[in-house]
Formats: sequence, structure tokens, C-alpha cells
Amino acid sequence: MTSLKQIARDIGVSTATVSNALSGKGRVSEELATRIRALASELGYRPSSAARALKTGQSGILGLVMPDLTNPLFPRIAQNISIAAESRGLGILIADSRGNAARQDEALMQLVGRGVDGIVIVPQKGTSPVPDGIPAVVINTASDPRTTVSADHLGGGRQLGKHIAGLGHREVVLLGGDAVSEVQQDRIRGMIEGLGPDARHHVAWGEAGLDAVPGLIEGGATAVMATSDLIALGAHSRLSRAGLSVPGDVSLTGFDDLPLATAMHPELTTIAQDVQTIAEHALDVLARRIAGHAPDEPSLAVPMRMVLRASTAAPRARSRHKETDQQGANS
Amino acid sequence: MTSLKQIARDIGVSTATVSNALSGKGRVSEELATRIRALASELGYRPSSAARALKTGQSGILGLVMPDLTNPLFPRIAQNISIAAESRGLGILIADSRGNAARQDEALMQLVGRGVDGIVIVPQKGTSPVPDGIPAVVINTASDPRTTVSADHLGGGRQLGKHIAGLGHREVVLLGGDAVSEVQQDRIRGMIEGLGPDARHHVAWGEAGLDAVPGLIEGGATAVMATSDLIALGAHSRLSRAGLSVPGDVSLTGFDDLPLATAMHPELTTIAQDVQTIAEHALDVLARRIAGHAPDEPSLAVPMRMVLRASTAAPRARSRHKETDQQGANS
DNA sequence: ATCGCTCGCTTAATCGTTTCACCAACGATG
DNA sequence: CATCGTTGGTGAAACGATTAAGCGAGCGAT
Repeated sequence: MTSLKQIARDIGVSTATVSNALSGKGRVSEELATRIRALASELGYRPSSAARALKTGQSGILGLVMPDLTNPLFPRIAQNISIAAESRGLGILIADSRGNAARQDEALMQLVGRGVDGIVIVPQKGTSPVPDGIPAVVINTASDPRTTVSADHLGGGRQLGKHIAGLGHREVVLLGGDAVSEVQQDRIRGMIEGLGPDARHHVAWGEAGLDAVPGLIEGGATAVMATSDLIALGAHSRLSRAGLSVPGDVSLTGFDDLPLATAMHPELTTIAQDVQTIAEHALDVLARRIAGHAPDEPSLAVPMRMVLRASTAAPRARSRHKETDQQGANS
Repeated sequence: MTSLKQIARDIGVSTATVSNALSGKGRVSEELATRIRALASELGYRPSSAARALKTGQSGILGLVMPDLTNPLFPRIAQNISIAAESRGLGILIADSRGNAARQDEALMQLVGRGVDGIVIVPQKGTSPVPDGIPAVVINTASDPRTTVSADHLGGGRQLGKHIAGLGHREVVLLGGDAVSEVQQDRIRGMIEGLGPDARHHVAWGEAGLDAVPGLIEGGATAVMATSDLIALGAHSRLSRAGLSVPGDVSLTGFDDLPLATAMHPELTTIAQDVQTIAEHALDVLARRIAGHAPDEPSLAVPMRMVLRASTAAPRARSRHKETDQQGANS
């Protein structure tokens, strides 16, 4: 490894001068500076990040705590955080908390121990860790007061709900995967608001909820809104199997705009997070916190973008409309 | 931040003694050692990783270069690498090369610049970077000579091929996403070998390939084998739309056992990579390379595990079997 | 001729840890 | 009693970069 000392000796100046020449900070004659830069690049000089971190107290590395990388949405966040970090000259050290709240805290401490300058947290379902002694931002849902930035899940649900209601649907199945997740609760709340008071809705969760879908349709519902594209796919399969076509008999919406949304036929109407904006904002705030400013900023909800595809349409006029056979509660 | 010096001053010994007591390396009386450890944990002492890295020349951090985090398979690899690294006391610095070969080299250099001890590379399609001056391992496909460890894509294809042939299928559509990818080529080669000489096959690529599926089935094929679950999903949708049922009319297989494989109905027969073993092996080799041993090890192909689900069955006897209408070439 | 200023560079301290060489004390040994 | 080995510790030099302070030289202004 070539060090400042090497270059300094070769050229015949002090290390301070070399440092100044390369960083452009002190006063160095232009002629000498170019000579130094030339030699540095010729020797393939790379400053030791360890030494720099030791001296400056900044590692230039951020920690990223993810609940579970295998959930298809999180990698998108990870990728965008990573890109945003890179454009700021920062690196990303990831820690996967593997769906476990205890591991989440441990991961946090590990990152701190490795000397990261700040931490981005996408918390486990139901938790909101508040790390102390280190700048951090939290990406979750706007309804969580400790969140720094998030997609506007509520508003996203509202958009989809309005879309479905606008098509004329008056009885809708709302399908969630996990009732513990605040994100999913927000999405469903939003959908309900968007549907408005004139539409009936049935909320169903998990595998059992999926299995209940054909029955609910038979009971008069004309649309299924899922809190994730994956769940929508499950619903679609069950509908096909029951002989119901999308969007002919049933309209179907997802959430997140995963790759599978376009792999399905019909392609899925869904709603996409603006992950890039979220990542940018998160890093902006984090940078400010690291710099010591802005101890408390209001949390930001980034609007979601609806992606209209082929899985939604106006409800088909039914021959026999069972008004009475309503399952589930209106809440 | 509490430093060794602090503790040393508080207890009244030298920093060397504190360092020895905490690391258990030098000779320190048991009584003093416990006293030091007690104070250290009381003050919440965290050794400065920067200082340690500077002194020892080892950062304890590995770099991970990924082609594209949004591809659903890679996060699984990332997660397992991250877990394997953690159990070895190492951290993972990720770099996403965003489907771009130039960015891949750049990411590599960035990681080196950040002082990582070694690098794990999952290369872009068609590339095999050989970073110089730093220990590295490559995860790709066994047919690439520069690969360190990979899933046995060839063998996996073979297993699926045998399964399909064993069910009695004699005319099969092989569906790939991207002909440039060596991994997909290996998978298809394996499938062909597994099907054996008695079965006819049609190889088709990409979107156009997907659209050709119903026609090929009409022409007499009774099974579709895709090189990825996502592609299988696309095929499934097109089959349903054409009025063909799975597995009644057509058997369907995927690759990778993504979450969507069980979200579909029928659940998809597919084949899973043993990502954990791959990650473990990769890190073992990398650790040895970092330690300076084992400059060249034979590349390892980790067997894949077939997951039999509901999307495959024996072909239904056809009323009119068009022997002649064969599209595509047998290679 | 002298003062003060800027320019261009050097000196040296510092970040926190690790590690090697050395030393003092002390009991055991020949 | 001189010698040896062991125990428990200290001192100090690194690792590589940053940065404040200092210093001689040249030069224009007074």
C-alpha cells in the first residue's frame, strides 16, 4: 500500500504538503501540486480510510438496518439508499435483523461498534427503536410519530380506494397479510377512506382471508384490494380457480408494484412507492443530523403513484345481487 | 467516547495493560483484569474500529458487489452472506452495480478504497471481473471457470428435466429470460440433458418466447419449463388466458423457489438454491484467501433441491396429437 | 532600510489501539 | 549468595492521515 509518506519521500517534501496537495486545502504551488497528483495516481495511491476515520472521527459509512431482506420491497429501499449514499460519497453497511426485534437492537449496536456515522432504520413490524448516541432516521409509516420519512401508505390506499369506488364498485374485499404491521393497517385505513361511505367493505387477513375471497365475491363483492402485490397474486389464483375472471367478474388491486405485477395476466393495477425520493430525503435528514443540525424535523410522507393496469374495470351488472349475505364488519 | 486512555487513567494503569486485560492477550492479574472489564462495561466502552483497523490493517469488513438488488434472488444471497459474515464477526458493505458492467468495476474500487478485507462478487451477466490486489470470491455458475462457488444450475435443470420426462412428457417448451446470462444457459442445458434424447424441446427467450407458449402447446407440447419462477408466472397467466389449465393441460416448472411460487395456484414446482451453503462456502474460501492460504481452490457447485408442488403432473392423453407442427430447433 | 504581508512549505501533535521490548519484584534453585 | 524463571506490569513506537502553528523568503509600500 502506498501511503502519504511514500509519496512525500519520493518527491522530497513533507507529508503535510502531499496531504494538502491532494485535498486542495492548504497552500501548495500549482506546479508541485500537479507533480504530486501525478505521482499519486501513478502509484495508485488510495488514502487509508481507517487513518482518515481515526483522525477525523468520521467513517463515511452509514448503517442500514433492515427487517428482512427477503421481503421483496426492502431490497428496493436498500438499493435506493445505497445509490443515494453513494452520490454523497458514503458507504452502506447493512445489517439484517431477520424478523426479530432483539436482533434488531443487536444489529444496531454492531453497526455503532463498527463506527458508522449514522443509521437508517426500517423497523420490524410493531417496533420503533430509538437508538441513543448516534444520528438515525426511521423509515416506516407516517402514522408512527417517530418516523422520519415514509411512503404515504394512507394516501396510497385512499387513491386506490377512490379509483375503485369511481369505477362503480360498491362492495369490496380488503385483504391484508399481517394485522400486526402498521404499514398494512395504514394502507387498509386509506382504502376504506378512499372508498367512501357509500361502499361496503370486508376486511380479511392472512391465508384464511385469501381462502374466504371466492365466497365473498359470491356474496356480492365486485372488487378485491390487497395490501401487497403478492397477496393480490394469491387472490388472483384463487379467483381463477373458482372460475372468476379479472377484471371481468372481479377487479383486483395490489400494492408496491413488484416485478410480478407485470408478470401476471392481466397486469396488476397497483400503487408504487417513490422509493428514490424516500431514500433521498432520509439521507438528507440523516446528513443534517450527523452535522449536528436539525435535531427534530417533522416527518415526511412521500406521495405514492398509482399504476393503472388491466386488472381493474367497472363492475359487471349482476343478474342476482345478494344484498343480505354480508360477512365481516364495516370497520 | 470512552477510550482506553480514559479507563487507564481512571484505574491508574497504562493503556497497554487495559488493552491486554480486555483482549486477554498479555499478562494481567485476574483481579486487575476483572476490575478493568467492570469499568469498561460501566463506561460503555467501545473500541474504535478505525484505530484498530489502522493498527492491525484489518477492517473486519467485507465488500459485497451485487448486480441488481431488485432481482428477487439476489437479496436472498445478500442476506445469507450477511448472516454468514456476522457469525464470523465480519460486517458487510454492499455495493449495487445496477446492471452496469462499468459500475461494477467502479463499485469494486470503491469498496477497496473503503478498506474492506475481501470482496464477494456476484457478477453481471456475461462478465467475470478479476479484481487484483485484494482477496475475492465469485458466485456465478459452475461453468464459468473463475467462479468460486455456485448453485449447480446444470444439475438443477437436469433434476427438473428428469422429473418432467419421468412423468411422461415428450414435448417440452424451455423458456428463458435472457440468452446472455450464463446461469440461464446452464439451466437450460441441464433441462435438456435431464429430459433425455426421447423428448423434443423448443427453446424460447424473453417476452416473445412467452407469447409463443400457447401456440407451442397447441402444437403438441405438454410441459413448460422456465428458467425462473417469474417467467413461469408469466407463462401461467398466458396459459390461463388461453383456456389451458395447469397441471391438467400443461405441466409447469420454475426456478429459484421465490415467494411467489407458493402464492400462485397451483403452487409451483420449482427448484431451490441452497443459498446458505453457498454463502458459507464463499466466506470460508474468502477467509482463507484473506489469511493468505489457498490461492486457488477448485470451484464448488452446490446441489439444488427440487421442490415438488402442484404444477406438474402426467400429460393428459390428447385427442388429436399434432406430431408435425413443430416450431423451434432441437438445440 | 525597514516593516509587514503573502506565499510555500515544514514541524509536530494528534486520533485510539496494538505490540514488542524491557523492568522490577519475588520465590525457587543450585 | 548469585542466578534463574516467572509474574505483572510499564514505556514507547508504530499505523496513516489531518491540521494548527510556525518559519524563512520574497516583495511592495512606506
